[in-house]
Amino acid sequence: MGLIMTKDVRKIKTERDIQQALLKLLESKTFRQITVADICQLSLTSRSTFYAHYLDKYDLLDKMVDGFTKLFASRVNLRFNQIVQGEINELVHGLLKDMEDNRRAIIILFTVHEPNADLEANFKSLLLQEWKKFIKESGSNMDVPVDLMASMGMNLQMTVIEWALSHGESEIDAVTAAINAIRDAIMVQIQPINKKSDL
Amino acid sequence: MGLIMTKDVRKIKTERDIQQALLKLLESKTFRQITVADICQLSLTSRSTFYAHYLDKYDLLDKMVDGFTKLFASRVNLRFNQIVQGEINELVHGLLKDMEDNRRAIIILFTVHEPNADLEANFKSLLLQEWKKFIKESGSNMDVPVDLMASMGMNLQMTVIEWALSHGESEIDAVTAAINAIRDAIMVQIQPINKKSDL
DNA sequence: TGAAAAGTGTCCGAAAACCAACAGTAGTAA
DNA sequence: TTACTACTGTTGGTTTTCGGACACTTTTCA
Repeated sequence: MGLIMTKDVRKIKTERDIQQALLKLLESKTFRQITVADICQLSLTSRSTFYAHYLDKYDLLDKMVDGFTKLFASRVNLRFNQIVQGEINELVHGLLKDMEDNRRAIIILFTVHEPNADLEANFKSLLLQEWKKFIKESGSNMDVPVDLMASMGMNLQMTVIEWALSHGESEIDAVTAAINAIRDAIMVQIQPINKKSDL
Repeated sequence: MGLIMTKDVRKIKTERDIQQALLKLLESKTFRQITVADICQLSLTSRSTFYAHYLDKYDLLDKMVDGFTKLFASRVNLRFNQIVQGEINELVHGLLKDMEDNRRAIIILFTVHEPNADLEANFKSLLLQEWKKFIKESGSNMDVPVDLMASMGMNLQMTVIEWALSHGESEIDAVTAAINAIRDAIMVQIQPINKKSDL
């Protein structure tokens, strides 16, 4: 297959326009209420072109969610280590850099929950996996269920991420202390018994 | 020829993209520094397509300036009467409504001064004409030159317009008094001698 | 000054997008 | 039920855009 499979610019533009249109429409309608015709009208593309790119509106949503999921997945490990080590500033900074131009898109897609296209659920699932792995590796003699603590950690991290995406980097200082306090509380539960006595 | 000569959507999109690209580039470069290649790169259009729409970058600028000039010209008379009668709020409100989506574009184009494409100069010229006509019609026995007073009036009005375009409607109240005071001072000079005694 | 680099404007075959029309499928209201 | 309206996917002929090459001019800088 082609090593360099460059897409025609027209395809890129068309897909960009269609995706932007969907996001725009999601600001005022639910995904179910949006029709292919709506998307085409707003993006100034013909319906035949739409169907040349996507099977239907669900396929469009799938591909968008997949794209952001892959982008996030490629860095979960890094982001995870950052929250575990209390590097909240680095976490937020790196996250916002990765998502730079896509913040708005991700925030909007977080509100859509379709069976096979749920960005928020995908993010949570990826994080949960990391937390489970981490807990199993580090904590040997745990007195609380792994699933519970993984869920706690995941939700803390997810909250930080969603807050960062909608508020940006400027207000970070105001919340790092609170986040770290909660993080510590979670970490104590996860550490093996013998390490607890260190505190 | 076709009575209804509807343009292909692709043409509309291409021209929109090219024009947006030029405006964007004007935020960081002068018009002279901008190349056709720059515009094409930013707008994701091929150079051959650019030349299918415009003769060169000057033609592009001309067409944009012409468009806004025509839009403004279709209302000068109305806007003129508004300032003469001291209806500053109506002037600003109507102006902003007409220019709604084009404020940014107009503000940017006001900074470009090319021999055959100077939006600011066009606006001024249209206003000056109105003021001259007005003064000649109303004032019979003037003791100051028509050109001077027309220029004064035009500059006052132009200042209001530029201020409104960049500041919007919200801050209007803070300046109407000042504008009206200056307007009155100009109007007094324009009125025939016998009317001056009314004050 | 002279050679390299960057920009201009034009051309053409191939690819993509357009439009309009089509049959088919809900959902809705008389 | 029927008839109406709105939306879905698909098709084929037409128009536009693309990409890359071309000859040419202008700018850069060693």
